[in-house]
Amino acid sequence: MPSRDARLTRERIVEVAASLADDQGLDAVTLSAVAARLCVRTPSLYHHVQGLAGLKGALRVHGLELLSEALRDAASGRAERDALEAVAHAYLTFARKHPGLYAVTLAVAGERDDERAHASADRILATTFDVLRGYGLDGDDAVHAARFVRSALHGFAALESAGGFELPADRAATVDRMLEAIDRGVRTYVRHEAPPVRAARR
Amino acid sequence: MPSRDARLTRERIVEVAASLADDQGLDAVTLSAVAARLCVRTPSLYHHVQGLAGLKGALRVHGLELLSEALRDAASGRAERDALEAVAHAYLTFARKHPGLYAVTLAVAGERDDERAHASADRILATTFDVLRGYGLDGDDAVHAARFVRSALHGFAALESAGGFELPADRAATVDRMLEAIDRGVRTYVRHEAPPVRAARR
DNA sequence: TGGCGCTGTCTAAGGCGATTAGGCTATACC
DNA sequence: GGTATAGCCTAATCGCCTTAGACAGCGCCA
Repeated sequence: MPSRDARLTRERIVEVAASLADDQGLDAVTLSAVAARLCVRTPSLYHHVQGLAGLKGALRVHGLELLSEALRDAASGRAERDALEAVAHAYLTFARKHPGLYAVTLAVAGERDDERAHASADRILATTFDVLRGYGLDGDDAVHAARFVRSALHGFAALESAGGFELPADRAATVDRMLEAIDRGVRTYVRHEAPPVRAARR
Repeated sequence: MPSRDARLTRERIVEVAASLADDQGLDAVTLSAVAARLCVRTPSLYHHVQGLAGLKGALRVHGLELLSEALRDAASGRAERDALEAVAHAYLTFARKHPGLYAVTLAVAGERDDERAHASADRILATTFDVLRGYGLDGDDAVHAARFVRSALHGFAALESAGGFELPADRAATVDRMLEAIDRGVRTYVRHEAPPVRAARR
């Protein structure tokens, strides 16, 4: 839906790029395609965005801001399993509604890491730690637990998005039971003074 | 390391593409680059591979075969937590040693899904189910558990590869404790006749 | 033994996307 | 009213993918 009258803006460019990414995949985000949707010639974008890399970077920032806000909102006012479930559902919902934006969020942070991106990433981490604090976790325990939770959520989102999970089992049930398992798992992280002594295996 | 004398072969092409993917990332896998490494002109590749898409597909098959074999070897002769840990370590080791191959493994399966790819994917699933059977899981319970395990492993591998986990906490410890949590979590999947009755929350 | 065809490489050429250089217009400001 | 500047444009280059078609070496068959 190209609109030709409104002036070209960095915000409009990012917006178009985001919808393109979500509708047709991150690889469909091309300067040509974005320019076409804005009824503009490709080189015109260079006055607002630093090439394709710059656009992807802006997209990453945008995605991280949306995601971090969604997670913070989900966590606010809840605790423990309640908070865990709310955050997890918010996370998965975001990944489903914005597959392109979500994908670009994890793409390698370019050299010149935007500080806004860093701030959002920190906010996501902070929200995670808030939730884990409800479980009585802090310090290294919280870091390990956060990695575990994030791994499970990202893994699920990525596999689902990639078309894994072909077997005819209810995906919502998978999520419910995974959250049950994560909830229990996280509880085992509390006060784990020293890592369990297991002989280095391999 | 270009070698000019040996004849061009589909195998050699895939081999070069694989090392390129692992060394410089999946995006570095370009017909030009592969051809250059083989001291050959780009169009010559078309007699062995169906364009870039075909090469990526072949790469995917290759990766899936390596991964499925590694997992099967790791699982053989072990059971329960022992098997879980061996398979998990094999999975993460593969992802670390072959980041490009691992990444292409999850890329969207092209239209014409190669049956060799399907066979390998089935073998991975079978290995996973073998491990879970040691926990007394089958049917939907096993499917849900398999998705959980795979999500956690893939998520960890992907986040690690993307440069997440910046905090200075030992990653090996993260894996150990995650496996502990997964082990406990998986045990809760046994004989889960009906999903836990939880009011639809959101 | 000599020709024929197949296989596999090459050159030539077209297309698309990114990027840079530089021109042109309209608006805003003096 | 004149000028500077912002912002869009055209023109042109480069790299990569892809297709078409020329050409050479090899084996096979008569």
